[in-house]
Amino acid sequence: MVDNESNYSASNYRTPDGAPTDIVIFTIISKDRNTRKKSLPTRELNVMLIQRKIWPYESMWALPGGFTLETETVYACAARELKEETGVANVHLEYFNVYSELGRDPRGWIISHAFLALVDEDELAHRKADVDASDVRLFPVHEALAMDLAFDHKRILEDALHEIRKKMLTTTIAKEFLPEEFTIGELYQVIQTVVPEFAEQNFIRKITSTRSRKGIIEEVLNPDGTLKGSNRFSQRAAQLYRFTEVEPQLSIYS
Amino acid sequence: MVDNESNYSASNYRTPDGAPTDIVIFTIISKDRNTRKKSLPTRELNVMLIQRKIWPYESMWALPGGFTLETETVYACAARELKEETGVANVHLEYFNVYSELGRDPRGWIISHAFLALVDEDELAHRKADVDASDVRLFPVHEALAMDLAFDHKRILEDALHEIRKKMLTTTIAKEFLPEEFTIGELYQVIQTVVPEFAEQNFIRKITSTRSRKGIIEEVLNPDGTLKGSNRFSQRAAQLYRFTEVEPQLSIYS
DNA sequence: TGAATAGTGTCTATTAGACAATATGAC
DNA sequence: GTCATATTGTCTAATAGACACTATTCA
Repeated sequence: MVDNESNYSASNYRTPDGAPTDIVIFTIISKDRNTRKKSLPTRELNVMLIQRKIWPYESMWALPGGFTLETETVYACAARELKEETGVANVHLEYFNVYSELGRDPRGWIISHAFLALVDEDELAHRKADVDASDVRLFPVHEALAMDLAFDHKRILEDALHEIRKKMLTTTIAKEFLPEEFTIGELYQVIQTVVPEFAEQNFIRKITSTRSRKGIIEEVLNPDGTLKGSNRFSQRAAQLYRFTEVEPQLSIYS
Repeated sequence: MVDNESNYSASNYRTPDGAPTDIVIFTIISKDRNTRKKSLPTRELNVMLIQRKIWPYESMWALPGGFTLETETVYACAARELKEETGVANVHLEYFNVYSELGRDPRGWIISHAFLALVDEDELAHRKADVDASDVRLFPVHEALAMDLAFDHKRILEDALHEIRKKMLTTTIAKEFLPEEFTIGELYQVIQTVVPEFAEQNFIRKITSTRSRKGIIEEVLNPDGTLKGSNRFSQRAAQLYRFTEVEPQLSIYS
């Protein structure tokens, strides 16, 4: 450590024993419903947990993460741990809070940085080969919340859930859980999966034809210029949409 | 440091040299306009800076802050430094980001936690007695942004400004810059001071009588039940309002 | 009387909100 | 013909957006 001034006060004090990251990885798992006709799948919000092998909290389930190295930023650490522990790369990864309560980690004075990762379930499909599946698992969020997690990870998970719910309604992060091209029905389902109380009778009209929201998503066209549809979830083909670059600005005053 | 397991990996690595906090303290300064009749003041968003006395960045202006102690959370550290360095207590104080870029601090591997403090100018009035005014000063935000600040504090200030602008429009933080009871004109001015591009022709009607926003503020009544007005800024008395507990929920989808 | 802010009237276009109705196409 | 989703019609009430207008008070 550089310390070429006698009055540099921090050098007289204890320094932290580590600045790890904890990563709350959310994904939405779809299951076919086995109806007689084509239908939308059921969707469920899941969170990835890892079973600890060592002290402290040995054998308990915890959020993935690890200690930041002196050669990287906390964001780089989160990205590295995400790749190492779950095999996932190039996904939405976002810092959301710090946890520094005294005694939160029996290993010492450890200030943890919590990240939110949003992963499409297809990304996790190839993952399975990379990583031993026995100690890394997806849990439905309501199950994870009922578990006894290591450290203060239950609190972190609760905070992450609150954050993702807010962002689902105020930003376009829904796109992280959807393919490039999707139907209005899929988008609606994704929103409802994260925010169960969301309901909007005339959803399709609001999202496609009110002036203030127009531009968030746009219709996908075929090469020949006609509207592109999909009949993956229905007999009648549904219009496909994609998100644009537009990020809507919200205000309580206008 | 507790380390009773040989395979506790962090113990093999270097640990951070400190986890300080940096506090971006915003206030709005009002100045009377000296018009012939009563009038609204001009308002300007200011930020509090402190002139460094020691290495590194000696004599440069910087954000107030300091190192977190092992006996406190980062939030407690920010609150303590705020009190110690500026004499301000019991104000809105909110965590907003972490800064961990390599080489951001010549003293070593130092991960900083940035807070946003919102202070009413009246709070700062009594402060002046407590603290030596020569090395703690308020700067108009546009001036501060043009200065050469210590560390990465310019970047932190820019991020803080972005954050406060977003929150001004999406939450009720305007109340931090207003007295308990205020007029619509004052509220409108506060919003415009932080977000200059804000303009809303029928502001009074929207904020007081549209269903979705009704409840954010409420009229103040006199003890006898009549509407309470104020003629501090105008000949014609203006209705006084106060913020309620209601926090509006925004959504891009409805 | 006019400066300076406070607040209302009025008109049109757009949006919200609630339901009903129709469209599509494979099984 | 039926199922399951997709999409449009229709009606009323509420809100947006733009401007003009009136109200208040006191120096």
